[in-house]
Amino acid sequence: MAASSAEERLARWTTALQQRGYRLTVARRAVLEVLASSDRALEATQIFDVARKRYARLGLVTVYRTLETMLTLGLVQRVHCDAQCATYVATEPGHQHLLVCRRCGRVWYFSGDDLEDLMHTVASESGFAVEDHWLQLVGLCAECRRAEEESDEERKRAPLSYSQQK
Amino acid sequence: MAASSAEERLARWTTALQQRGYRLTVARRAVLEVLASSDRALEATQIFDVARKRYARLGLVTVYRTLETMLTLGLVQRVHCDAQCATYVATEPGHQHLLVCRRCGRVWYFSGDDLEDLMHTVASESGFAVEDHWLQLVGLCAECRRAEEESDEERKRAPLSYSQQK
DNA sequence: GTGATTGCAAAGCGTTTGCACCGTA
DNA sequence: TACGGTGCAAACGCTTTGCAATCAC
Repeated sequence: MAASSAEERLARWTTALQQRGYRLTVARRAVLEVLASSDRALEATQIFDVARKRYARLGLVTVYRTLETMLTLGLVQRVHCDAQCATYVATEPGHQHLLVCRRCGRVWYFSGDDLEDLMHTVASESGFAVEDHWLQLVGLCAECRRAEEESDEERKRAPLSYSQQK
Repeated sequence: MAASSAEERLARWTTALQQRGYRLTVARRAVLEVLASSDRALEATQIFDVARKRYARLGLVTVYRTLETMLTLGLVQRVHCDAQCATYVATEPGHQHLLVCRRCGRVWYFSGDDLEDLMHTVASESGFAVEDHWLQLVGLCAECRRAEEESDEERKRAPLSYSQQK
């Protein structure tokens, strides 16, 4: 449960960036410092407001671009915020979770009873009163698995088809 | 895992709406029918495009308003779509999940090892190849629990404070 | 009849893009 | 020096709001 310190994160991040050939600019560093030292999830504009105090010439666009880079490198993650998710499915009676196929987009429901134990463990260890939870699995449904395997086969048989695809 | 049929859903939904005093208009019904018969998550504009084929005078605004009503009644749910979630936190090394305090907004990390079993169960039952999962718990952190309890106490002592709040 | 609901148009907001300039490696 | 990175302004797309007309009850 113990998180890294802001310094640890910054050191890790600057190394990760430089190793991959990214430059360490003043603007980028200002954004990183804000993210590394925050104990809560921030929006781009919030990062912008704080980071600008360190580096007044910072542009909001750079915040967006830095965030994208950080996401790509797996150094930051998005936090689920229900209000921003803009696709909808019917609920099924009873508390259920979603299984989404990343290929065909279809959705299935499953019960998450097994989650109770986990939630109790987390609650007792952290002192949290867990009120709600969000669980969603993403993968390939049985049908799309077969379809992907078939297209893999095809590629092996006719490797040129790669270049034939747009 | 078995989902309701579109007809079942529609019947359930119209009852739920009418019981709460919502009117069953042509526009609303068109939106419900699209949602009830879809096996995948839809965006507002997608619902609009399909529903408009049934009822050409439908406006996109009505889709948004109907979705909001349905959410309020718990008849549809939002699906997590990473790209749309616009708050960010640092990742912690190792695969970890988030615990978010709904009051102070702070974020903690916890390991979700217990999830493995659940994912295997789901995978074997459904034929899914689970590739990724999304788990997030929301609640009150220890500190905010105490703070809320205290303010509850205050309210009991001085009930008038309710009206004093803006 | 009447109050909830609708649809249009316009405003609002967060995010992305084009492009010339700048600064890191 | 070269090229990755930046910041401005404008474009963009989704969502919300104001308001008069409409329709379900």
